[in-house]
Amino acid sequence: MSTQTEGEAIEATVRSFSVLHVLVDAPRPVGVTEIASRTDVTKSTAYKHVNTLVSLGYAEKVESRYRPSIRLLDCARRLEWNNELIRTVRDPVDELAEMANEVAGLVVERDGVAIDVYCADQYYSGTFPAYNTRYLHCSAAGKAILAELPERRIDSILETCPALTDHTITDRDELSMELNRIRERGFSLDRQEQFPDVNSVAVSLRTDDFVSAVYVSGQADELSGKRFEENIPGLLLSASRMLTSALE
Amino acid sequence: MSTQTEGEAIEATVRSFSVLHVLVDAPRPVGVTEIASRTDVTKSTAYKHVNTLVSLGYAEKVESRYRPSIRLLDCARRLEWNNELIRTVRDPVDELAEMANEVAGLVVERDGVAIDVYCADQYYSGTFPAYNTRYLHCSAAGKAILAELPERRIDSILETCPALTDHTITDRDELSMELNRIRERGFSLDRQEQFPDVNSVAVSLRTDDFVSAVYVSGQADELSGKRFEENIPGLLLSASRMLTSALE
DNA sequence: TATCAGTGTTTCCCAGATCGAAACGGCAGC
DNA sequence: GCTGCCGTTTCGATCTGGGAAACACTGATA
Repeated sequence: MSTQTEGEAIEATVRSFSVLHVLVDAPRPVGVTEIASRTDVTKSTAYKHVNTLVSLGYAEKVESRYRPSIRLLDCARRLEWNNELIRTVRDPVDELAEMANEVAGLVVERDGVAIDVYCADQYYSGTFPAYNTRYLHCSAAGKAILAELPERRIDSILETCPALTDHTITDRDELSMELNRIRERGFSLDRQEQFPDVNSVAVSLRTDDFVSAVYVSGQADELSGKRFEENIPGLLLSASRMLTSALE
Repeated sequence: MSTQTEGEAIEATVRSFSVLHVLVDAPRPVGVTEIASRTDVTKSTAYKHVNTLVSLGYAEKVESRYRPSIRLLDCARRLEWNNELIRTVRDPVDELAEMANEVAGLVVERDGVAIDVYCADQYYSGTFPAYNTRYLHCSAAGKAILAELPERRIDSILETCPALTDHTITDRDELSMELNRIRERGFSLDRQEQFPDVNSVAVSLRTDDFVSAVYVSGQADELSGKRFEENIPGLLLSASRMLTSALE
């Protein structure tokens, strides 16, 4: 979980959020001991933090274990509705997903990873994990974004390039060539570089304040051939034009 | 924002979350002074807390003002995908929305308000605020849930019954009669009690661990007559049976 | 049934993090 | 240039949050 410890952050808050992250990422309720070991504090400290989260309504206690509360969703959804970016992007991305008959989304770069601003998952096939951290070096959307960034930022982001599959590009030079290809043809392809059996296509958006990208993801056997390399990229390019003008 | 200050919560954490709430609910970036006044701390304290949120990635600084970051969404979405309840409920609620051709959702009660576990808003007309706090006394889903709770809890929840529209029921006795009607016929109607020109229908779900309700909401002129009082309730009743068995 | 190893919970005290007051610097508008 | 308001920074006293260790409970084991 990337966290720049710039200046002096309030430590108690940082710890509380670490605890929250543990709860959110755990598939089932977790106990105090596990929280403590994952966040590198003592049991008693973990106990106080998780109980603070409970009293705030962000966690729930169930049989002496703890899990995140959907109150967090409530908070996020209010943000969603107040956020102009998301509201602008929703309909065009939904449309894109429908035309492509696949999962489609729009991501922005934050702290060296790609975050979904919105993801239309009506056509989600359930075979790959959605809403995971998307590294920039091994996803179509990530590479499309990298291709827009200055070399210096690319280097600092790419200090680590974990290989998530056999196809992940981990060599810096090879990645540079890939980024050049992307810049030339205007779109980016991910051939099972992030998840096995999942391909993606993406196009970056250049707007004034930030870099973003639209993508389409699907199972590798369905998203292949001409559809993968021409039709879907075509859909994305026209979607990106529409989105770029909508975001002005 | 309801917050039980039970036991001893870590104050720094509580303050940080207050700041986050201010950011989330503000329609535009807010300054330190405003944050301070809304959270009842000094400027310097507010400054440190909001900067901690920035360093954690949950807030962004834009021209010396602060706004929440979509990183919060990322967190919430991971929760969404890890949460069994939401995963179970998604498809049936989507189906319900499609059959009703209206917004449909499922809420649970937390701290005396109804929170959306999932809301299928493909048919959202944009005329009423979505994802707002739903008071239990003036929404179809809220009343359906109230009708399931013991009298004591009802009383404590209903200490305040703000009138959101002219049609809001604010009298405790009248509400008791309304709850009896709901228990008899098995579903709950909201005739513009929460938002002007918005009607809703809801049915409660009885599962072992918690009380929840499914609802359908739409514009009052469209959601009316036999459709409002018979067809949609019929859809909801069958959806509730399906959901109840799916949640076992 | 007794033992034990593993939980979650509570208590306690002190180091040091957090808070607030006040000073600083920058900006906008009379 | 003056004034008022804002975000930022400094700094010291206070009191909170952290950790060690004891406690309570649970379930497994023999």
